[in-house]
Amino acid sequence: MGTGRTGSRERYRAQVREEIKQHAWEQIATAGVSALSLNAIAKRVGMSGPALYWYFANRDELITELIRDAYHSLADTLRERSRAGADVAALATTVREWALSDPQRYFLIYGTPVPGYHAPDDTTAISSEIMTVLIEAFAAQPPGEPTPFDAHLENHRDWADGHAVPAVTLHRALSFWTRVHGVISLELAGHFAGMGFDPALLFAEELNTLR
Amino acid sequence: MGTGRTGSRERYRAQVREEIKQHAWEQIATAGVSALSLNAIAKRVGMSGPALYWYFANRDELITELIRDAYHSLADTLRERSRAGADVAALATTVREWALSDPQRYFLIYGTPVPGYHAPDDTTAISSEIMTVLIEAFAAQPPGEPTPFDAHLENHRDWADGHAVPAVTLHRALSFWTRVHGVISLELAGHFAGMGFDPALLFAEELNTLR
DNA sequence: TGTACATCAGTGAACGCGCGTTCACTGATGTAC
DNA sequence: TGTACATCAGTGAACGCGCGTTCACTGATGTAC
Repeated sequence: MGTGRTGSRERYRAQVREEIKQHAWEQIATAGVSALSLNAIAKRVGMSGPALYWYFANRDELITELIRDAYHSLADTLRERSRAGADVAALATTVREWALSDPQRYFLIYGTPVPGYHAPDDTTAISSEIMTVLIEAFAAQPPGEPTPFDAHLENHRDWADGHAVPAVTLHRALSFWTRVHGVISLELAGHFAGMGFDPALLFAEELNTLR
Repeated sequence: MGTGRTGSRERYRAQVREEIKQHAWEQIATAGVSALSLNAIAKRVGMSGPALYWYFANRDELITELIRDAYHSLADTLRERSRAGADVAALATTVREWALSDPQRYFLIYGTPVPGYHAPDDTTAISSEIMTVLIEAFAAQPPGEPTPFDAHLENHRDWADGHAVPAVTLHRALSFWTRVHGVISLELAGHFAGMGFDPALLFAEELNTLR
């Protein structure tokens, strides 16, 4: 089993964990997260069901890990594009393409919540990382006239702690976020089916009118 | 069993069907649709599991019926408020309150789609009824300058068959729809949790800037 | 009004199934001396 | 370099469970004559 150097077992573990998660994603893409079965995954990976318990404590821990990975994937993608100089419109497109590339991964985060299930704490940290990217992207834009909602936001901006930006900017980031999800969630759930227009154009227009 | 008049059996059937569906909704609200169990419902209703098969052919038919009812509920609510003279903002609030009153019912329609499941055909009819209400609500507003997307819509407006309105109006109805769902779906899925601001104000603002 | 009969509504037992998870056990791997 | 031993990774059998669904059967209900 490898070279015998310290950590070869750890590398093997990480490798198998990754393989398990990959097959889990395939199963989720095919039948949704509610149909995710440990035994089915094990069979695909080529081991017995109980062997999975060497890598994940139970089904919930596996799903939690997948949720974490999905969050990280989106946050990393956005941060990367932001560093590469992407503007607001480009960030929106990035989110949409990320969602289209694996709809069930998108829905695992932003879809129907399972009553009673509580997402792991660190996901909220990743969420605010995402908001940070958005706030910074809007920080460059001129403030404009504040609305009543901006005044309200001024009193409820704890979630944007370290950001020295006017409430108008926070408002824009929030509007950006809701508009992005409005189009994407309806599109991915098939509610534009049969209408014929191009969702990408509606999407672009929704974010154009935001500036 | 009642008077013996023609139809008493039918009335009884309808009554029991309704009771079954009511308990199904309670179960969905508690644990989500994926946890919906015929046996559990039967126990609550006070009959054996197999007895349910007198009222629904199988689990799928029951769920399909629930989806249909949810669509009808939203469409009826909107149509009613529209007839009562509600303007666009009032219609938006109506949708939001309808969603908040039973989040899992909202998600049954607009939440994560189950791969492979196909909604019954008549739900698309109800969908376009909803769009009709929205289009009519916007028809009164002055057209304004058409955008590139409006030009695109002009070539893809079959879904708005009977409506003699400019593409700008269709565009507004679509934007209304996506913005409504953007805020509501994030709110109901708990993604504003801990942020502190009032989602109702963000919601109102998103629809204010639409006019 | 009384009776015969078809239909409807329900029960309980049973089916096969796949699930998550535990357990005892085996063999391979890496490490310490 | 060789050996002893702890740890790791895996198997197969078994657990209890709840699920959707079928079946044969019973009794109640409504209807036709």
